Amino acid sequence: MRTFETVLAQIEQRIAADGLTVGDRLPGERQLAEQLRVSRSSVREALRVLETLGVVSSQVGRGPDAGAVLISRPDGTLADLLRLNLGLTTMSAREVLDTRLMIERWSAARVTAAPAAMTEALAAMDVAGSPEEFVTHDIAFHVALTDAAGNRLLSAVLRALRDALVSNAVEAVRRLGHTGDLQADHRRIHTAIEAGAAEEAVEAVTAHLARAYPGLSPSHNVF
Amino acid sequence: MRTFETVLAQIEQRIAADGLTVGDRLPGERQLAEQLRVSRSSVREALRVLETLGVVSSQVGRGPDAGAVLISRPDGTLADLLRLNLGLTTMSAREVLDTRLMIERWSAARVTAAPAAMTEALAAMDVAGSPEEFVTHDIAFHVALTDAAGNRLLSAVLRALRDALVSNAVEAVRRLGHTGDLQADHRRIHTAIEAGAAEEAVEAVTAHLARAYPGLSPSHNVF
DNA sequence: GAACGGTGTATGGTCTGACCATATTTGGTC
DNA sequence: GACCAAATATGGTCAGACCATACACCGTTC
Repeated sequence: MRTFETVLAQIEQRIAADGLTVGDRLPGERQLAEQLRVSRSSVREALRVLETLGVVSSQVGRGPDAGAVLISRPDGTLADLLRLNLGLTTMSAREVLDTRLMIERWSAARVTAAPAAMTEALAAMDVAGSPEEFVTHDIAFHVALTDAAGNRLLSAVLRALRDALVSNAVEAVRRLGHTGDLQADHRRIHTAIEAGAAEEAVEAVTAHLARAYPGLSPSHNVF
Repeated sequence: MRTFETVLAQIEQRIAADGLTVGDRLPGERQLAEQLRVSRSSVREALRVLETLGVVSSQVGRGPDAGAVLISRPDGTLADLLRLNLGLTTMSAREVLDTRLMIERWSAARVTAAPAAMTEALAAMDVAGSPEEFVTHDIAFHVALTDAAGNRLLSAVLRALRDALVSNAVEAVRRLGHTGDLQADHRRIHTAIEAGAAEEAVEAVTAHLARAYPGLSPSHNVF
């Protein structure tokens, strides 16, 4: 784990332990670095992440408002989702699968023409020279499908799950021993969408995810 | 504007200008710093932001996969992405409603006993002395339902939408002029869940959200 | 020629120490 | 008491160094 990630965790814990609320101020960068026994660079990288997550806002100067000010409690916000990009949260395969089924079935039912990114990813998987390369385009394929459905929030959620998608895809390729079945699934999804066959597209997505998450597949109908 | 922010803008422009796609690699930190005439620290802070946004992933080592690898095109500008992550103010009612329907219908279909928090919220709404108080417990009711379904990721998404839920609920109460219809919906949902009537619970949730988001309600079936 | 193994090297990760810009605090002056 | 200037604390930035890692390269061996 990189240093700034441990700093992130410590700051988070500190916020919870000290009961800091919106408007409160974090210790200065130098003080934080000394307390956590890390360099100021690492503290700054952590603060940049927190800033990106909308948790703190940095102010220069000297007054009581200077420093990293808490502008949002780190719990219960989109921060939870974005933190997934950094691998700070562990999600079960069950949770990831259910969420993917929900988002990707919904997307497949609504997208009526395959976006260019999806078609390109399909072709790239055909000529992938390694499992890693295949998986990269695999994820791109699914993200492109979701993006095409036009709900930015759902797209953001799927992107936030990227690490979980990658590790599962790598595991699936290793287990299957080849990528043929997965690619056949992709082609079926692509064809159905191009044909405007919503119901078939949804079924294809469902079958594909069932193959990618064996042992977990349930009926996913919500009436 | 801070240096790392200009670096962000330059990287964003470079991705667009060079037509970089998923899997492509950005120049190394040292090279980037030299090209942009900034320190490596500033480049690193920018990369940390991009990583948090899920745009790049850093890999150590020496191979062609080392360095900052593009894992997602920043569709739209980075500023848009940041805004999306911070405020959700750009989120349309349509996107929020679709996401809520997805999550809450799914939850309603799976929860077979109303959790205490849900029952308490229902009672609290009955005795609420102001629209604000009503809305607070209203949100708690929906969050409790989702929490009971046991998928932390979906719970996080709904919580992330909290601000949007509040503003919509306030608007709904103002428009209706009373809270009776909304509360009747809540009671119907609660009763169905207590009775283990999954199908009825899903239908009740759907009807409730249709009332809360008038003019937007579609059929939401995904086969 | 192919397979193996050690070394070189480029990369991200981290640290140190310094200086700058800014804004408040402090304290002296009128 | 009001005002102004110096001291100071803070974030922002930079330069340079070293480490760990993982591929690239090249010689050795079979």
